[in-house]
Amino acid sequence: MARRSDHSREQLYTLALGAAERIVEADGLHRLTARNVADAIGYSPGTLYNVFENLDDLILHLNAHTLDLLFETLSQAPVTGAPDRDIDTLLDGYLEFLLGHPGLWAALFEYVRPDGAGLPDWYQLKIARVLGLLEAALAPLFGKAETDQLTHAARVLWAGLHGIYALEAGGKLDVVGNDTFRDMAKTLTRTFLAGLRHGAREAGHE
Amino acid sequence: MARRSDHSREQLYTLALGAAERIVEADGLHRLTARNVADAIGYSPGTLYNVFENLDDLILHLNAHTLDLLFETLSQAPVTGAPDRDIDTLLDGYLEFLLGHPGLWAALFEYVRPDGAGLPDWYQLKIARVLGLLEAALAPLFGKAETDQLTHAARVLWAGLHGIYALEAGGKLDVVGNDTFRDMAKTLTRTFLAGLRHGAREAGHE
DNA sequence: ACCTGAACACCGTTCAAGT
DNA sequence: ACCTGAACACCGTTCAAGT
Repeated sequence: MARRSDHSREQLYTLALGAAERIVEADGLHRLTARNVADAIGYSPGTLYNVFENLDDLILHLNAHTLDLLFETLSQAPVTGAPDRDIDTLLDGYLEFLLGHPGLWAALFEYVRPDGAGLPDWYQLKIARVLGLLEAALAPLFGKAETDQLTHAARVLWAGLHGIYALEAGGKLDVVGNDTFRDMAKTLTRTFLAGLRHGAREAGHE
Repeated sequence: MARRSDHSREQLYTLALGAAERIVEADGLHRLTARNVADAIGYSPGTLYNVFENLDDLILHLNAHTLDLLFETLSQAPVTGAPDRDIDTLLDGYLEFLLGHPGLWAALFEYVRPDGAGLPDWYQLKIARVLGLLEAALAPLFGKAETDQLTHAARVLWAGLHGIYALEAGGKLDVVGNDTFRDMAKTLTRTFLAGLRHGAREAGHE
């Protein structure tokens, strides 16, 4: 039997991602299976393969959506031109988002691409968009001709924050207390900013 | 049929970990299956469950072994008392180790504990041992009464380095060039050290 | 006591068959 | 054209049966 067409392709896409989001947030990425998602939306597993290439593709779109949500949240923060203030604002938004969607956030980084397949361009753009916010906040610390150093610094800070989250969330630092992630993130940003101001960049100048 | 006893329990443990190491290094953690390991050592899957609690337990022991190897490598580096020099030495050793064992290193962080199960104490100790080397290198920057700030700083730096590796290895930064990981790691350590020296720690003083 | 291998309850993915 | 559900080739884990 077949041919229900209760939903359009777009509706199926939205339904599936919504169900995936709920499963990941409730039980983690390892419970996200094709059969689970199909069950949740009342279709057979095979139907998912009409909408997504495979399960990896579904996860990629789920993660892309998470990046969109983060960008929307962070882009509402005002930019004052004072790096310490602006970075602090971004950091607060980042922390709030990630603590509010722990499952989705974990999935974003837990997911490993099959083989050595890189991430597609449309996905890389979503990352670049978030990094752009960091760059805007750090920009006053750099000269106009130092855009390379600026993007470099933004990436290092972004990666560093992710590292703290990853180790903390994975219990891979024998950490006591609940606000340690926040503390470490603050230490990283504050120390990194102080370092950017003082002497660490001489090598970058001409 | 049964009762071969070709190997002792200890020999089985070593054989299994060795096979696991080869599989992970060659094909990645996702190819590490009980049947794969069993095949490689010429036993049935069931036998593994005499030696390890389950596959998670096997991976945990594999990762513990990786941490041991890293500690052995890094602890041979001389400590001069000059933080910039010593951190640089450690960083070089870290980079060399990780580029020499990319599969094992990826497995160390890719592996996510089931449920919210924390890591056992004997494993945490292996992490602490590595962190201790970082602390020793950073120690001259801190006063004798600032051991809390010292361990905090060492953890932040360790986590930050991991973040850079994780994003780079996962292709999650649209990075060009081959030595970018090294560049970013150098930027992080240099900037972080400069920040520790200048002003960023006022809040930590009494 | 140790090991086997069949069995159970799952996977991702494909595809002939149906409407 | 779209969807199904059975099928294929896998999983982790258990455990009665054998020596």
